[in-house]
Amino acid sequence: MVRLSDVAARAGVSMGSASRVVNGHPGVRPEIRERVRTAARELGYRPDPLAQGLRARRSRLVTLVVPDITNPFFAELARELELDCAARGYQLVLRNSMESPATEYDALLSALDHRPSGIVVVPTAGTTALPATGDVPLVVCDRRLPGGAAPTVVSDNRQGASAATAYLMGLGHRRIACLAGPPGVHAADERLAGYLALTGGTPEGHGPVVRGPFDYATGQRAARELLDLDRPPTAILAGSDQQAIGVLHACLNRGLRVPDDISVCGFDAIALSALTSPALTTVRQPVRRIAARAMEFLLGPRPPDPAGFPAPAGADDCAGAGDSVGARDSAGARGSTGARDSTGAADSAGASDSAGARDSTVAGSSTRAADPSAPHSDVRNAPAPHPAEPDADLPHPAAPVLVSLPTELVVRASCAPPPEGTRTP
Amino acid sequence: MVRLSDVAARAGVSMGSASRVVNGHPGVRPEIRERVRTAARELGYRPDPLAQGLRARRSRLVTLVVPDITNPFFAELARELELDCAARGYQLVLRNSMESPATEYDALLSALDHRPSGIVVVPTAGTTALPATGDVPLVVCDRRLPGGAAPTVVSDNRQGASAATAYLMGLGHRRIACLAGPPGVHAADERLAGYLALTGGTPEGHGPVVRGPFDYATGQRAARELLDLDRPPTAILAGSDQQAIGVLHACLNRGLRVPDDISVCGFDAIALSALTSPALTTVRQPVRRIAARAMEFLLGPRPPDPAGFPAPAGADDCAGAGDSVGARDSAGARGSTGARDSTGAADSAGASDSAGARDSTVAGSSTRAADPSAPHSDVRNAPAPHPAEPDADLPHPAAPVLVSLPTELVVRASCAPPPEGTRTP
DNA sequence: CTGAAAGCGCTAACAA
DNA sequence: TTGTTAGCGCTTTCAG
Repeated sequence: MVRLSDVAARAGVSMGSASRVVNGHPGVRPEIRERVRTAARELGYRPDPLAQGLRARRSRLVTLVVPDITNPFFAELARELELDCAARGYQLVLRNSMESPATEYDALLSALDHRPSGIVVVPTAGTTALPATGDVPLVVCDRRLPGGAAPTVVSDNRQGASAATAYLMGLGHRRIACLAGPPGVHAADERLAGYLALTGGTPEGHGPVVRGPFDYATGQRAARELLDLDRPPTAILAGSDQQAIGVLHACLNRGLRVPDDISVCGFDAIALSALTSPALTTVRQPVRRIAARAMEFLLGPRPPDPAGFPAPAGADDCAGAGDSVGARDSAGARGSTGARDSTGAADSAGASDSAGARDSTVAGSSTRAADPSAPHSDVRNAPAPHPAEPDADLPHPAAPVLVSLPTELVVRASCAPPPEGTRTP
Repeated sequence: MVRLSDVAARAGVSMGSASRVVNGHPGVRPEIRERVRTAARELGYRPDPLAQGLRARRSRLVTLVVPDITNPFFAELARELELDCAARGYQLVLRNSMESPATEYDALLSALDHRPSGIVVVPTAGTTALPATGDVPLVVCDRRLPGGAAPTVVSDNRQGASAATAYLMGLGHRRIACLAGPPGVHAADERLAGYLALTGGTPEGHGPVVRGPFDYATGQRAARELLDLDRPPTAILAGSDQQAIGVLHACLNRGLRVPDDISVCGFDAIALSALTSPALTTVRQPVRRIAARAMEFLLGPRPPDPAGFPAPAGADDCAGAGDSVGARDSAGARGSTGARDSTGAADSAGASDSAGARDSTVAGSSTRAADPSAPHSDVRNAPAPHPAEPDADLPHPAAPVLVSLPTELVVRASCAPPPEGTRTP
């Protein structure tokens, strides 16, 4: 193993200088800089993250806690987060809470032991509070905590469900059932709310509502239940694609044709949803952007790729252009104040949201300065971040950020107008 | 943050003693032991894994590199590995190679920087060699590397495919198509071999063979292709459940009934396979045991759960009792020699295999002593592992272990006898 | 602008 | 049996 001292020796300089060069600190004579770089290259020097971590009291780890990685939506989220981490030189630690608040809590605690650079958590249904993270930034994804106690990135579930409902109603459906996720899970509640918002005011009132876990089996069970009703619905709005696929199969098993006899709509737009038959009409969650936003929150804006690959165009979720948020956009208000890194983000409450963040690092917008030690960022022009304004030292003045990303209705083949004779009862 | 020195101070002992107690080293006066424990508890002491890692030149991390966590099979594998890690006090680092050998290589390199306790890798199709891991144990899972250059845990893909083929043939099928995974992926090749072994000798010869990625889309595409043949097959044996589901949908879309018109068989038994309609007949890979075996190889036998939960009965893959291996079982031959931890395992070549490993830690069977620093294992009776026999110092004398776990045919509803008139051409 | 030195928190020798 | 001490590899004052 080659240590920094080896590099320093070979370059004929002190460890201090070697370290400064390797970390791209300014104020090193170009000649020295060059010698160190050469030595490092020749020796194949790789800094030891453990030692760096011990010193910096921070490891280059980002911990993700999900209920169950086996859920395709979480798998996609994990993948995006991991890819983002990798691009930044971080590693993603994966933990499954198995929907158990206690397990989740333990996972968080032991994650904290490793002093990660950040934590992303998709809380269980039963989670009421998270352990104190000290100075480790944490962001809640996909679901929301009661009280919004932590910075959160979600998609606009209510809007998504409303869009789907509206679409179904536009098709002529009047008896739309809603299969919603488990009570207490914010995403589930929101989707239900989005559905109720449109159907509740209807002359017929809203259709039957069933709730249960976001899984396949629940979809099957619920569909059977719904189909056994006196006047079965002509459309079922599911709370997840997994549920929807369960519903689909249950309907098919009953000999119903989808969408001719009954329409089914999912939520999430997982990869599989495009490949069922019929392909599932569903609501796309912008997983990529959720992941990007979460990472951005934890680690600051993603540095431009060193090698200079001009961002592989073709992200699949660039549909909705601007993010929709229930708060003012305060992108500019941050950078210049050099907000300190603490669990809460920048300053006042509300969501900060710079649209099109993925395109590239927004020019003037400086970072959250969460972790100023970019890996090998020899290149970086790091202008020695100004120490934070004193006011940033307040004990996390309850400034929970909430970013709510717009979803997108993906119209495929599983929905159609209701069969004749069911339009009006 | 509370350090060991704090604990020591409070207990009125030296750091050395405190350390010894915390790490369960023998030879500490009970009274001291008690005082330290109390102090630690009262202070809520948690050792700093970074510092431990720096010292021990080993972090409590296990890195998993998979092609794509979005693949349900890998997600299941990841979950099992993670759960196992968690139970041992380790953390699982997740990396996606995206089927790119270069990405995989980088992932491995940066993983190595963190000095993980072990590495599990599911190699890409293009992987020919892995970087040297130094003294970090590495195990290949699910797929095999050409040349079997590394210790490997796989399921017996050939046997599984043969079982499925035999089943189909027994049903009366004579024109069985095989949709196999990508060439170069060992699991794919093996499954194909298992199929050919039975159909090749048949009077009709084997049916059409198509190859492609293990994904849904490939299933659809291939099915269409197969169905367009002059004499389409009466059964399709897919290389994965994802493919099979694609096949299923393609068939359904063509108006074919499954299994009445055509039979479809999958491979893997992912959760979803039970929930399609018809439910998929498939070959179960013992994911749990694969994961358990891999972890066991890396970290040694899993210590009995401290709290004493008597192992939540009901593992879903306890079907085949003994593992089938192409080598002698040398379980006893290991422990007593106190094999050193190096990339290669115990001693001579061949697979070592102690059946029923999950039941509990086999009594007398001592560990590989890979990482003698069990977490807080105050309890452990660690008999100061004898220094390895000198012969263990040989430069990894090409002793690749290969464990091949039996699969199990899961008969569900997607296969039936061929339609009348197709039995004999 | 560069070098020397002090630790980060912990464990393992080595002494006592 | 217990205490003392020397680092693990790195970054960062602090002098020069």
